Amino acid sequence: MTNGKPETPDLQSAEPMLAEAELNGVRNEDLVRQRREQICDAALELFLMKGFAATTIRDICAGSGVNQASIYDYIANKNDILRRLLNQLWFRRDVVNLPELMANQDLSMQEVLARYFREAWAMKRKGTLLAYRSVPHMQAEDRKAMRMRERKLIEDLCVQLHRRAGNMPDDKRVEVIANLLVFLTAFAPMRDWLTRDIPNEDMVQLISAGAAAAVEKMIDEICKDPANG
Amino acid sequence: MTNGKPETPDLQSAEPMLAEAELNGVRNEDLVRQRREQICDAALELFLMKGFAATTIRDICAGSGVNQASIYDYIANKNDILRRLLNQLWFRRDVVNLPELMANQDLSMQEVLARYFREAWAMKRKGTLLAYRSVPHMQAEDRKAMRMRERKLIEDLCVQLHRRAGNMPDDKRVEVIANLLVFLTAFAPMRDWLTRDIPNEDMVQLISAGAAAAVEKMIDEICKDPANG
DNA sequence: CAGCGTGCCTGACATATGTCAGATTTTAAC
DNA sequence: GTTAAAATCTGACATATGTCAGGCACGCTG
Repeated sequence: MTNGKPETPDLQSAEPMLAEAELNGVRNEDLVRQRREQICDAALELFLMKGFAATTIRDICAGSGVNQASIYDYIANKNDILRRLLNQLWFRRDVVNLPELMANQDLSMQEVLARYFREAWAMKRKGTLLAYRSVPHMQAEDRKAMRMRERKLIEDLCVQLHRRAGNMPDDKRVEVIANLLVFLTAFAPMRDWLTRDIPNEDMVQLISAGAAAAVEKMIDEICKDPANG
Repeated sequence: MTNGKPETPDLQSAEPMLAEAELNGVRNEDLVRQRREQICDAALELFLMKGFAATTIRDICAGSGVNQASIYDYIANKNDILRRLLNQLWFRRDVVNLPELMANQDLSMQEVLARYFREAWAMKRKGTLLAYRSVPHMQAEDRKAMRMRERKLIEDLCVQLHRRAGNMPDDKRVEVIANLLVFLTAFAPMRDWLTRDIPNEDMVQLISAGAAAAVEKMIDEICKDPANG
Protein backbone atom coordinates (compact mmCIF):
# COMPACT_ATOMS: atom_id res chain seq x y z
CA MET A 1 0.00 0.00 0.00
CA THR A 2 1.32 3.40 -0.99
CA ASN A 3 -1.29 5.78 0.30
CA GLY A 4 -1.31 5.29 4.06
CA LYS A 5 0.59 7.51 6.42
CA PRO A 6 3.98 7.30 4.75
CA GLU A 7 6.95 5.99 6.71
CA THR A 8 5.48 6.00 10.18
CA PRO A 9 7.16 3.13 12.03
CA ASP A 10 4.91 0.18 12.60
CA LEU A 11 3.56 0.96 16.02
CA GLN A 12 1.32 -2.08 16.05
CA SER A 13 4.08 -4.63 15.57
CA ALA A 14 4.32 -7.89 17.47
CA GLU A 15 3.84 -7.01 21.10
CA PRO A 16 5.35 -9.49 23.50
CA MET A 17 2.70 -11.13 25.61
CA LEU A 18 3.09 -13.41 28.54
CA ALA A 19 3.04 -17.10 27.73
CA GLU A 20 -0.04 -18.79 29.13
CA ALA A 21 0.24 -22.44 30.05
CA GLU A 22 -1.74 -24.99 28.07
CA LEU A 23 -3.85 -27.47 29.97
CA ASN A 24 -5.93 -30.42 28.89
CA GLY A 25 -7.54 -31.81 31.98
CA VAL A 26 -10.94 -30.64 30.76
CA ARG A 27 -12.13 -31.13 27.16
CA ASN A 28 -15.07 -28.74 26.81
CA GLU A 29 -13.50 -25.50 25.66
CA ASP A 30 -16.47 -23.32 26.48
CA LEU A 31 -16.47 -24.62 29.99
CA VAL A 32 -12.77 -23.94 30.27
CA ARG A 33 -13.30 -20.37 29.13
CA GLN A 34 -16.14 -19.86 31.56
CA ARG A 35 -14.31 -21.30 34.56
CA ARG A 36 -11.19 -19.36 33.70
CA GLU A 37 -13.24 -16.22 33.67
CA GLN A 38 -14.69 -16.97 37.09
CA ILE A 39 -11.23 -17.68 38.40
CA CYS A 40 -9.64 -14.60 36.91
CA ASP A 41 -12.45 -12.32 37.99
CA ALA A 42 -12.19 -13.45 41.58
CA ALA A 43 -8.40 -13.37 41.50
CA LEU A 44 -8.33 -9.82 40.16
CA GLU A 45 -10.46 -8.49 42.97
CA LEU A 46 -8.37 -10.29 45.54
CA PHE A 47 -5.02 -9.32 44.04
CA LEU A 48 -6.06 -5.67 44.01
CA MET A 49 -7.42 -5.86 47.53
CA LYS A 50 -4.80 -7.94 49.32
CA GLY A 51 -1.93 -8.12 46.88
CA PHE A 52 -0.74 -11.12 44.91
CA ALA A 53 1.40 -12.70 47.59
CA ALA A 54 -1.17 -12.41 50.33
CA THR A 55 -3.88 -13.97 48.19
CA THR A 56 -4.01 -17.74 48.48
CA ILE A 57 -5.29 -20.26 46.02
CA ARG A 58 -7.88 -21.11 48.64
CA ASP A 59 -9.09 -17.51 48.63
CA ILE A 60 -9.42 -17.58 44.88
CA CYS A 61 -11.32 -20.85 45.02
CA ALA A 62 -13.68 -19.49 47.63
CA GLY A 63 -14.21 -16.33 45.62
CA SER A 64 -14.81 -18.05 42.32
CA GLY A 65 -16.66 -21.13 43.54
CA VAL A 66 -14.16 -23.43 41.89
CA ASN A 67 -12.86 -26.37 43.82
CA GLN A 68 -9.34 -26.35 45.16
CA ALA A 69 -8.32 -29.37 43.15
CA SER A 70 -10.29 -28.52 40.03
CA ILE A 71 -8.73 -25.11 39.72
CA TYR A 72 -5.61 -26.81 38.43
CA ASP A 73 -7.60 -28.11 35.50
CA TYR A 74 -8.08 -24.53 34.36
CA ILE A 75 -4.92 -22.72 35.32
CA ALA A 76 -1.42 -24.03 35.74
CA ASN A 77 -0.57 -22.25 38.96
CA LYS A 78 -0.96 -18.99 40.78
CA ASN A 79 1.46 -17.15 38.55
CA ASP A 80 -0.42 -18.35 35.51
CA ILE A 81 -3.48 -16.50 36.77
CA LEU A 82 -1.49 -13.30 37.05
CA ARG A 83 -0.15 -13.78 33.54
CA ARG A 84 -3.62 -14.26 32.12
CA LEU A 85 -4.90 -11.21 33.92
CA LEU A 86 -2.09 -9.03 32.62
CA ASN A 87 -2.61 -10.31 29.10
CA GLN A 88 -6.24 -9.30 29.33
CA LEU A 89 -5.88 -6.05 31.16
CA TRP A 90 -2.43 -4.68 30.51
CA PHE A 91 -1.52 -5.94 27.07
CA ARG A 92 -4.92 -5.31 25.61
CA ARG A 93 -4.87 -4.08 22.07
CA ASP A 94 -8.31 -2.56 21.97
CA VAL A 95 -7.23 0.44 24.00
CA VAL A 96 -5.83 3.52 22.41
CA ASN A 97 -2.07 3.70 22.03
CA LEU A 98 -0.35 6.96 22.91
CA PRO A 99 2.37 7.05 20.24
CA GLU A 100 -0.22 6.27 17.62
CA LEU A 101 -2.48 9.06 18.79
CA MET A 102 0.45 11.43 18.76
CA ALA A 103 1.26 10.50 15.20
CA ASN A 104 -1.97 12.18 14.17
CA GLN A 105 -0.71 15.69 13.63
CA ASP A 106 -4.24 17.10 13.33
CA LEU A 107 -4.67 16.80 17.07
CA SER A 108 -3.11 19.26 19.48
CA MET A 109 -1.00 17.82 22.26
CA GLN A 110 -3.76 18.57 24.70
CA GLU A 111 -6.34 16.80 22.59
CA VAL A 112 -4.07 13.80 22.23
CA LEU A 113 -3.55 13.56 25.95
CA ALA A 114 -7.20 14.11 26.76
CA ARG A 115 -8.23 11.25 24.49
CA TYR A 116 -5.51 9.07 25.83
CA PHE A 117 -6.12 9.66 29.51
CA ARG A 118 -9.87 9.42 29.11
CA GLU A 119 -9.64 6.00 27.58
CA ALA A 120 -6.72 4.66 29.53
CA TRP A 121 -8.19 5.68 32.84
CA ALA A 122 -11.56 4.23 31.96
CA MET A 123 -10.45 0.97 30.40
CA LYS A 124 -7.16 0.09 31.98
CA ARG A 125 -7.62 1.25 35.55
CA LYS A 126 -7.38 -2.17 37.11
CA GLY A 127 -4.79 -3.39 34.67
CA THR A 128 -2.53 -0.49 35.54
CA LEU A 129 -2.86 -1.07 39.24
CA LEU A 130 -2.27 -4.77 38.89
CA ALA A 131 0.75 -4.28 36.70
CA TYR A 132 2.36 -1.70 38.96
CA ARG A 133 1.75 -3.67 42.11
CA SER A 134 2.59 -7.17 41.09
CA VAL A 135 5.79 -6.75 39.13
CA PRO A 136 7.85 -8.01 42.09
CA HIS A 137 5.87 -11.24 42.17
CA MET A 138 6.20 -12.12 38.53
CA GLN A 139 8.40 -14.80 37.06
CA ALA A 140 11.68 -13.41 35.73
CA GLU A 141 10.77 -13.96 32.10
CA ASP A 142 7.41 -12.26 32.50
CA ARG A 143 9.04 -9.30 34.11
CA LYS A 144 11.38 -9.16 31.17
CA ALA A 145 8.47 -9.10 28.74
CA MET A 146 6.91 -6.24 30.66
CA ARG A 147 10.13 -4.29 30.52
CA MET A 148 10.49 -4.87 26.79
CA ARG A 149 7.03 -3.65 26.09
CA GLU A 150 7.60 -0.56 28.21
CA ARG A 151 10.92 0.06 26.51
CA LYS A 152 9.27 -0.04 23.12
CA LEU A 153 6.54 2.31 24.26
CA ILE A 154 9.09 4.84 25.44
CA GLU A 155 11.03 4.62 22.20
CA ASP A 156 7.93 5.12 20.08
CA LEU A 157 6.97 8.04 22.25
CA CYS A 158 10.36 9.66 21.82
CA VAL A 159 10.04 9.37 18.05
CA GLN A 160 6.67 11.06 18.12
CA LEU A 161 7.84 13.77 20.48
CA HIS A 162 10.66 14.62 18.11
CA ARG A 163 8.25 14.65 15.21
CA ARG A 164 6.03 17.11 17.02
CA ALA A 165 8.81 19.27 18.35
CA GLY A 166 10.18 20.07 14.92
CA ASN A 167 13.89 20.61 15.32
CA MET A 168 14.48 19.55 18.87
CA PRO A 169 18.05 18.29 19.24
CA ASP A 170 18.68 14.66 20.06
CA ASP A 171 18.86 14.67 23.81
CA LYS A 172 18.57 11.97 26.45
CA ARG A 173 16.14 14.18 28.29
CA VAL A 174 13.43 13.50 25.74
CA GLU A 175 13.15 10.13 27.43
CA VAL A 176 12.26 11.93 30.62
CA ILE A 177 9.28 13.50 28.91
CA ALA A 178 8.17 10.16 27.53
CA ASN A 179 8.54 8.55 30.92
CA LEU A 180 6.55 11.31 32.52
CA LEU A 181 3.65 10.69 30.17
CA VAL A 182 3.73 6.98 30.81
CA PHE A 183 3.88 7.67 34.52
CA LEU A 184 0.85 9.93 34.33
CA THR A 185 -1.14 7.03 32.93
CA ALA A 186 -1.08 5.68 36.44
CA PHE A 187 -2.19 8.92 38.06
CA ALA A 188 -5.93 8.38 38.22
CA PRO A 189 -5.75 4.66 38.97
CA MET A 190 -3.31 5.14 41.81
CA ARG A 191 -5.02 8.18 43.28
CA ASP A 192 -8.36 6.50 42.99
CA TRP A 193 -10.07 8.01 45.98
CA LEU A 194 -9.77 11.35 44.19
CA THR A 195 -12.07 10.19 41.45
CA ARG A 196 -14.80 9.42 43.92
CA ASP A 197 -15.12 13.13 44.58
CA ILE A 198 -14.32 14.57 41.20
CA PRO A 199 -15.96 13.68 37.90
CA ASN A 200 -13.63 11.77 35.65
CA GLU A 201 -14.03 14.16 32.75
CA ASP A 202 -12.94 17.08 34.93
CA MET A 203 -9.78 15.23 35.81
CA VAL A 204 -9.15 14.35 32.19
CA GLN A 205 -9.49 17.94 31.06
CA LEU A 206 -7.43 19.39 33.85
CA ILE A 207 -4.60 16.90 33.73
CA SER A 208 -4.37 16.88 29.95
CA ALA A 209 -4.20 20.68 29.93
CA GLY A 210 -1.51 20.61 32.58
CA ALA A 211 0.42 17.78 30.99
CA ALA A 212 0.36 19.42 27.57
CA ALA A 213 1.71 22.63 29.08
CA ALA A 214 4.40 20.63 30.85
CA VAL A 215 5.43 18.84 27.67
CA GLU A 216 5.68 22.07 25.73
CA LYS A 217 7.69 23.69 28.47
CA MET A 218 10.06 20.76 28.68
CA ILE A 219 10.58 20.68 24.93
CA ASP A 220 11.34 24.39 25.06
CA GLU A 221 13.80 23.79 27.83
CA ILE A 222 15.62 21.14 25.81
CA CYS A 223 15.73 23.32 22.70
CA LYS A 224 16.95 26.31 24.65
CA ASP A 225 19.78 24.51 26.36
CA PRO A 226 20.94 21.55 24.26
CA ALA A 227 23.45 20.10 26.66
CA ASN A 228 23.30 16.35 26.68
CA GLY A 229 23.28 13.98 23.72
CA MET B 1 6.31 34.93 69.32
CA THR B 2 4.98 37.72 67.16
CA ASN B 3 7.61 38.07 64.49
CA GLY B 4 7.63 34.74 62.68
CA LYS B 5 5.72 34.16 59.50
CA PRO B 6 2.34 35.50 60.64
CA GLU B 7 -0.68 33.23 60.60
CA THR B 8 0.69 30.45 58.46
CA PRO B 9 -0.97 27.28 59.70
CA ASP B 10 1.31 25.07 61.71
CA LEU B 11 2.65 22.79 59.05
CA GLN B 12 4.94 21.00 61.48
CA SER B 13 2.21 19.88 63.85
CA ALA B 14 1.99 16.44 65.38
CA GLU B 15 2.47 14.02 62.52
CA PRO B 16 0.99 10.62 63.11
CA MET B 17 3.66 7.97 63.16
CA LEU B 18 3.30 4.26 63.29
CA ALA B 19 3.38 2.76 66.77
CA GLU B 20 6.51 0.68 67.28
CA ALA B 21 6.29 -2.22 69.68
CA GLU B 22 8.29 -2.08 72.90
CA LEU B 23 10.47 -5.01 73.77
CA ASN B 24 12.60 -5.80 76.78
CA GLY B 25 14.27 -9.09 76.10
CA VAL B 26 17.63 -7.35 75.81
CA ARG B 27 18.77 -4.71 78.30
CA ASN B 28 21.67 -2.95 76.58
CA GLU B 29 20.04 -0.15 74.65
CA ASP B 30 22.97 0.53 72.37
CA LEU B 31 23.05 -3.06 71.37
CA VAL B 32 19.35 -2.97 70.69
CA ARG B 33 19.79 0.04 68.46
CA GLN B 34 22.65 -1.56 66.61
CA ARG B 35 20.91 -4.87 66.02
CA ARG B 36 17.75 -3.12 64.97
CA GLU B 37 19.74 -1.20 62.44
CA GLN B 38 21.22 -4.38 61.02
CA ILE B 39 17.81 -5.94 60.84
CA CYS B 40 16.13 -2.94 59.26
CA ASP B 41 18.91 -2.43 56.74
CA ALA B 42 18.71 -6.00 55.55
CA ALA B 43 14.93 -5.96 55.55
CA LEU B 44 14.77 -2.80 53.48
CA GLU B 45 16.91 -4.24 50.73
CA LEU B 46 14.89 -7.43 50.70
CA PHE B 47 11.52 -5.70 50.82
CA LEU B 48 12.49 -3.52 47.87
CA MET B 49 13.89 -6.45 45.95
CA LYS B 50 11.32 -9.16 46.59
CA GLY B 51 8.42 -7.37 48.20
CA PHE B 52 7.25 -7.56 51.79
CA ALA B 53 5.17 -10.68 51.51
CA ALA B 54 7.78 -12.68 49.65
CA THR B 55 10.49 -11.81 52.15
CA THR B 56 10.69 -14.26 55.03
CA ILE B 57 11.99 -13.73 58.49
CA ARG B 58 14.62 -16.29 57.63
CA ASP B 59 15.76 -14.15 54.70
CA ILE B 60 16.06 -11.16 56.96
CA CYS B 61 18.01 -13.15 59.52
CA ALA B 62 20.38 -14.43 56.87
CA GLY B 63 20.82 -10.93 55.48
CA SER B 64 21.42 -9.27 58.81
CA GLY B 65 23.33 -12.01 60.57
CA VAL B 66 20.86 -12.08 63.43
CA ASN B 67 19.61 -15.39 64.66
CA GLN B 68 16.10 -16.51 63.89
CA ALA B 69 15.12 -16.66 67.51
CA SER B 70 17.05 -13.61 68.65
CA ILE B 71 15.43 -11.40 66.09
CA TYR B 72 12.32 -11.40 68.24
CA ASP B 73 14.30 -9.76 71.01
CA TYR B 74 14.73 -6.73 68.77
CA ILE B 75 11.53 -6.53 66.75
CA ALA B 76 8.07 -7.72 67.61
CA ASN B 77 7.23 -9.28 64.28
CA LYS B 78 7.59 -8.83 60.56
CA ASN B 79 5.09 -5.98 60.41
CA ASP B 80 6.96 -4.20 63.16
CA ILE B 81 10.01 -4.07 60.90
CA LEU B 82 7.97 -2.46 58.16
CA ARG B 83 6.60 0.07 60.63
CA ARG B 84 10.06 1.00 61.84
CA LEU B 85 11.31 1.37 58.29
CA LEU B 86 8.45 3.65 57.32
CA ASN B 87 8.95 5.74 60.44
CA GLN B 88 12.57 6.23 59.46
CA LEU B 89 12.17 6.65 55.75
CA TRP B 90 8.70 7.91 55.04
CA PHE B 91 7.77 9.93 58.09
CA ARG B 92 11.15 11.56 58.42
CA ARG B 93 11.06 15.15 59.53
CA ASP B 94 14.49 16.17 58.31
CA VAL B 95 13.38 16.29 54.71
CA VAL B 96 11.90 19.34 53.17
CA ASN B 97 8.15 19.71 53.26
CA LEU B 98 6.39 20.88 50.13
CA PRO B 99 3.64 23.04 51.65
CA GLU B 100 6.22 24.75 53.81
CA LEU B 101 8.45 25.48 50.85
CA MET B 102 5.48 26.85 48.97
CA ALA B 103 4.67 29.16 51.83
CA ASN B 104 7.84 31.04 51.06
CA GLN B 105 6.55 33.55 48.53
CA ASP B 106 10.03 34.66 47.54
CA LEU B 107 10.50 31.46 45.59
CA SER B 108 8.92 30.93 42.18
CA MET B 109 6.87 27.80 41.73
CA GLN B 110 9.64 26.33 39.66
CA GLU B 111 12.23 27.03 42.33
CA VAL B 112 10.00 25.51 44.97
CA LEU B 113 9.50 22.37 42.98
CA ALA B 114 13.16 22.08 42.02
CA ARG B 115 14.21 22.26 45.66
CA TYR B 116 11.54 19.84 46.67
CA PHE B 117 12.18 17.21 44.02
CA ARG B 118 15.92 17.47 44.43
CA GLU B 119 15.74 16.70 48.10
CA ALA B 120 12.84 14.28 48.05
CA TRP B 121 14.33 12.21 45.26
CA ALA B 122 17.70 12.15 46.92
CA MET B 123 16.63 11.47 50.49
CA LYS B 124 13.37 9.61 50.27
CA ARG B 125 13.83 7.44 47.24
CA LYS B 126 13.68 4.15 49.10
CA GLY B 127 11.08 5.37 51.54
CA THR B 128 8.79 6.32 48.71
CA LEU B 129 9.18 3.01 46.99
CA LEU B 130 8.65 1.10 50.19
CA ALA B 131 5.58 3.10 51.10
CA TYR B 132 3.96 2.77 47.70
CA ARG B 133 4.64 -0.92 47.43
CA SER B 134 3.83 -2.17 50.85
CA VAL B 135 0.61 -0.40 51.68
CA PRO B 136 -1.39 -3.58 50.99
CA HIS B 137 0.65 -5.50 53.54
CA MET B 138 0.30 -3.07 56.37
CA GLN B 139 -1.88 -3.51 59.42
CA ALA B 140 -5.19 -1.68 59.09
CA GLU B 141 -4.31 0.93 61.69
CA ASP B 142 -0.98 1.69 60.05
CA ARG B 143 -2.65 2.10 56.72
CA LYS B 144 -5.00 4.52 58.38
CA ALA B 145 -2.12 6.56 59.74
CA MET B 146 -0.59 6.72 56.28
CA ARG B 147 -3.85 7.93 54.82
CA MET B 148 -4.22 10.59 57.49
CA ARG B 149 -0.79 11.95 56.88
CA GLU B 150 -1.40 12.04 53.15
CA ARG B 151 -4.74 13.73 53.68
CA LYS B 152 -3.12 16.44 55.75
CA LEU B 153 -0.43 16.94 53.16
CA ILE B 154 -3.00 17.43 50.42
CA GLU B 155 -4.95 19.88 52.54
CA ASP B 156 -1.88 21.93 53.35
CA LEU B 157 -0.95 21.94 49.71
CA CYS B 158 -4.38 23.18 48.68
CA VAL B 159 -4.08 26.05 51.13
CA GLN B 160 -0.73 27.04 49.68
CA LEU B 161 -1.93 26.72 46.12
CA HIS B 162 -4.78 29.08 46.85
CA ARG B 163 -2.39 31.48 48.51
CA ARG B 164 -0.20 31.52 45.46
CA ALA B 165 -2.99 31.67 42.92
CA GLY B 166 -4.41 34.88 44.32
CA ASN B 167 -8.13 34.84 43.69
CA MET B 168 -8.67 31.32 42.47
CA PRO B 169 -12.21 30.20 43.29
CA ASP B 170 -12.80 27.40 45.73
CA ASP B 171 -12.94 24.37 43.52
CA LYS B 172 -12.56 20.65 44.15
CA ARG B 173 -10.15 20.52 41.25
CA VAL B 174 -7.46 22.21 43.29
CA GLU B 175 -7.11 18.87 45.01
CA VAL B 176 -6.23 17.36 41.68
CA ILE B 177 -3.28 19.72 41.40
CA ALA B 178 -2.14 18.88 44.90
CA ASN B 179 -2.45 15.19 44.21
CA LEU B 180 -0.50 15.56 41.01
CA LEU B 181 2.38 17.15 42.88
CA VAL B 182 2.37 14.44 45.49
CA PHE B 183 2.24 11.84 42.77
CA LEU B 184 5.23 13.38 41.02
CA THR B 185 7.25 12.85 44.17
CA ALA B 186 7.24 9.21 43.19
CA PHE B 187 8.32 9.83 39.62
CA ALA B 188 12.06 9.46 39.92
CA PRO B 189 11.95 6.66 42.49
CA MET B 190 9.53 4.59 40.46
CA ARG B 191 11.21 5.22 37.12
CA ASP B 192 14.57 4.53 38.62
CA TRP B 193 16.29 3.02 35.61
CA LEU B 194 15.91 6.43 33.97
CA THR B 195 18.19 8.00 36.50
CA ARG B 196 20.96 5.60 35.67
CA ASP B 197 21.24 7.24 32.25
CA ILE B 198 20.37 10.80 33.09
CA PRO B 199 22.00 12.95 35.76
CA ASN B 200 19.70 13.62 38.63
CA GLU B 201 20.04 17.37 38.41
CA ASP B 202 18.93 17.32 34.77
CA MET B 203 15.80 15.46 35.79
CA VAL B 204 15.16 17.87 38.64
CA GLN B 205 15.44 20.90 36.39
CA LEU B 206 13.38 19.47 33.59
CA ILE B 207 10.59 18.06 35.69
CA SER B 208 10.31 21.09 37.92
CA ALA B 209 10.08 23.34 34.89
CA GLY B 210 7.41 21.12 33.40
CA ALA B 211 5.52 20.70 36.64
CA ALA B 212 5.53 24.43 37.33
CA ALA B 213 4.14 25.08 33.86
CA ALA B 214 1.50 22.43 34.45
CA VAL B 215 0.47 23.93 37.79
CA GLU B 216 0.14 27.38 36.31
CA LYS B 217 -1.87 26.10 33.40
CA MET B 218 -4.18 24.15 35.67
CA ILE B 219 -4.74 27.13 37.95
CA ASP B 220 -5.57 29.20 34.87
CA GLU B 221 -7.99 26.57 33.76
CA ILE B 222 -9.78 26.63 37.10
CA CYS B 223 -9.94 30.41 37.17
CA LYS B 224 -11.21 30.58 33.61
CA ASP B 225 -13.99 28.07 34.12
CA PRO B 226 -15.09 28.02 37.75
CA ALA B 227 -17.56 25.18 37.54
CA ASN B 228 -17.34 22.95 40.59
CA GLY B 229 -17.41 23.87 44.23
C1' DC C 1 -29.52 -51.81 32.66
C1' DA C 2 -24.16 -51.90 32.05
C1' DG C 3 -20.24 -49.31 30.56
C1' DC C 4 -17.80 -45.35 29.74
C1' DG C 5 -16.20 -40.67 29.42
C1' DT C 6 -16.10 -36.19 31.46
C1' DG C 7 -15.91 -33.05 34.98
C1' DC C 8 -15.74 -32.53 40.12
C1' DC C 9 -14.25 -33.18 44.79
C1' DT C 10 -12.36 -35.26 49.24
C1' DG C 11 -8.38 -35.64 51.40
C1' DA C 12 -3.76 -35.38 51.83
C1' DC C 13 1.53 -34.57 51.03
C1' DA C 14 5.47 -31.91 51.20
C1' DT C 15 7.16 -27.81 52.19
C1' DA C 16 7.52 -23.16 54.06
C1' DT C 17 6.59 -19.85 57.45
C1' DG C 18 6.05 -16.92 61.81
C1' DT C 19 7.11 -17.53 66.23
C1' DC C 20 9.21 -18.87 70.48
C1' DA C 21 10.56 -21.97 74.87
C1' DG C 22 14.34 -23.25 76.84
C1' DA C 23 19.18 -24.72 76.65
C1' DT C 24 23.73 -22.79 75.86
C1' DT C 25 27.32 -19.65 75.54
C1' DT C 26 29.39 -15.19 76.48
C1' DT C 27 30.41 -11.35 79.44
C1' DA C 28 31.61 -9.08 83.41
C1' DA C 29 32.07 -8.57 88.31
C1' DC C 30 34.08 -10.12 92.27
C1' DG D 1 38.06 -19.10 89.29
C1' DT D 2 33.14 -18.72 90.51
C1' DT D 3 28.94 -17.00 89.62
C1' DA D 4 25.14 -14.55 87.96
C1' DA D 5 23.26 -11.81 84.49
C1' DA D 6 22.79 -11.06 79.64
C1' DA D 7 22.78 -12.33 74.99
C1' DT D 8 22.48 -15.97 71.54
C1' DC D 9 21.29 -20.09 69.57
C1' DT D 10 19.30 -24.94 68.71
C1' DG D 11 15.40 -27.06 67.76
C1' DA D 12 10.78 -27.35 67.33
C1' DC D 13 5.48 -26.31 67.20
C1' DA D 14 1.49 -25.00 64.96
C1' DT D 15 -0.24 -23.39 61.09
C1' DA D 16 -0.67 -22.15 56.22
C1' DT D 17 0.23 -22.93 51.55
C1' DG D 18 0.73 -24.68 46.61
C1' DT D 19 -0.29 -28.62 44.50
C1' DC D 20 -2.31 -32.91 43.16
C1' DA D 21 -3.54 -38.27 43.17
C1' DG D 22 -7.13 -40.89 43.07
C1' DG D 23 -11.91 -41.72 43.82
C1' DC D 24 -16.82 -40.15 42.91
C1' DA D 25 -21.10 -38.66 40.47
C1' DC D 26 -23.46 -37.68 36.60
C1' DG D 27 -24.94 -37.99 31.89
C1' DC D 28 -24.74 -40.39 27.59
C1' DT D 29 -24.72 -44.51 24.44
C1' DG D 30 -26.03 -49.05 23.47
